[in-house]
Amino acid sequence: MNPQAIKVACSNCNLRELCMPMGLSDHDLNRLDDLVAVRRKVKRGDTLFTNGEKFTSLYAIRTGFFKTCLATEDGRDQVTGFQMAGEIIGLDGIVNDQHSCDAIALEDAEVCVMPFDRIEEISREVIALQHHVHKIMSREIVREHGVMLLLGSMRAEERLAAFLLNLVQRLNARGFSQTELVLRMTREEIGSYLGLKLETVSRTFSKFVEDGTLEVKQRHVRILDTESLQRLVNNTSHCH
Amino acid sequence: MNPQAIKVACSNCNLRELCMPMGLSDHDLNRLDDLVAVRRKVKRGDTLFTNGEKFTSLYAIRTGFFKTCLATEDGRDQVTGFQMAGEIIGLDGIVNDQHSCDAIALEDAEVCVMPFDRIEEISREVIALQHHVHKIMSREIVREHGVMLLLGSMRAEERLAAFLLNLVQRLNARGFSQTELVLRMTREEIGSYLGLKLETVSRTFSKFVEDGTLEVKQRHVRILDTESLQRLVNNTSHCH
DNA sequence: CCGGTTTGTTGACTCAGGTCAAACCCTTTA
DNA sequence: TAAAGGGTTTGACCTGAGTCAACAAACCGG
Repeated sequence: MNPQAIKVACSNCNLRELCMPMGLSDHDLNRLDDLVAVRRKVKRGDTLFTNGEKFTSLYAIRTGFFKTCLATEDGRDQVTGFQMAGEIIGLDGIVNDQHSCDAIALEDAEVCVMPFDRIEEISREVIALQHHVHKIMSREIVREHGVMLLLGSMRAEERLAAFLLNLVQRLNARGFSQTELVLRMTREEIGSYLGLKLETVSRTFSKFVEDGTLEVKQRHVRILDTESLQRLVNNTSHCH
Repeated sequence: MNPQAIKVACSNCNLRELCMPMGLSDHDLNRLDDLVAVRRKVKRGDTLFTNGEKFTSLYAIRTGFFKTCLATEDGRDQVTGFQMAGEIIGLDGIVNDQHSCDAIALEDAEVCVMPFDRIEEISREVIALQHHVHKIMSREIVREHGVMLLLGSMRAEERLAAFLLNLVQRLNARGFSQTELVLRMTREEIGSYLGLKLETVSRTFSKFVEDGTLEVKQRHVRILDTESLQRLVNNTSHCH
């Protein structure tokens, strides 16, 4: 809704080690500079795209934080993921030429708009890009497998532990602390993602604080005992 | 392990309306005949590929029925999907050049082995194939969103209803009955997929029988009241 | 046809997480 | 400074699904 006519170039983007250009040679990288049509700013709370909207582009997140969620008419609501800088959003739209979920900014954000027909065009010529696109989609499939494992077989504590470890790991790859993070989402959104009610999320945070595993002040979380979270996820005590 | 040296051709495969060639023109279709290197038979209970195995190919299921599952060292186990004729399996392997789950035949099966480098090569030239590959991957992502919704927000009855409706719908697309099906998997496998214990699956089947929604004799299921299943999934009574 | 194994059903009991309700905290706006 | 309104925490209670156990039915190889 708010396209900015700035000239943008992947080749000197500070996210190029994480984002679309990852692993491309300098030569191929220059080809990518035609990829991003435009950048777009999205205010906190606004949607980048919504369920049913025509699919035209993938989006690379430059700054900010998104959630994607599935809302059915009958009132079910499921957060299917949280996305941060350098991640690609919109893959759900390819199959039916329309988006099948909503993407909502959890803080003011800016994305690079990459028209999908251009992606396809360039990736016919730049093998590394073709390969990269396939990997991005495959990565999303594998990520979702992990979420299915979480939702299908973990208890509340294990789910929250897995969630926090995943977040810090991704934040760490972006140069942030391994042990400290600010949650961009509400307890309810965490709960929706993890298949729990917000009260359970809150209680589980409290339990981790009691155990000395976390320090929590509102959305500010400090991990005191990563090992302990890891042990929960790896289910070391799964005995009998 | 058991490659058959039959000459195979997508262009006259009876699954071409469902499988890889879907929507391709006759001309493009001929290009696909180089795609399938070989066919491979997989006996019931055997694996098509396993977690950690090097990724080389995608597989199109010609006959038979598979499950894919994630098994972690610590004893967790999650069925991530059930696949039938015409469906493509192995997408999880692309991202890290190795498979990240096991694919196990639930009945004697035959698959078309499609070396992935050849898929990439041909799809650089055949735009319709490139597009189709993207759609297949996107479809898998969207399917998994649906499973996340199921696992994250449905109760046992709703999950089983959604599962059965999904199965008959896919079987129907292959020319089978809308109302009758033979389950290829155990209650435990259904439970794993749905995030339930096998006893709960069994009890829920029994409840549906009591309600007059289903007839169940072992793995043979007849749906007497599709509407009722639909209503459960659509959550018509989700009130307040 | 038999004995063993795998799969499925059912019952009794338990408990993790859901529900409902109250209170609190922090931010925003007037 | 106060009032309003999200968002969060905590308590008390409830329930749907898990657990454990016994048994029945189907399947399988010899």
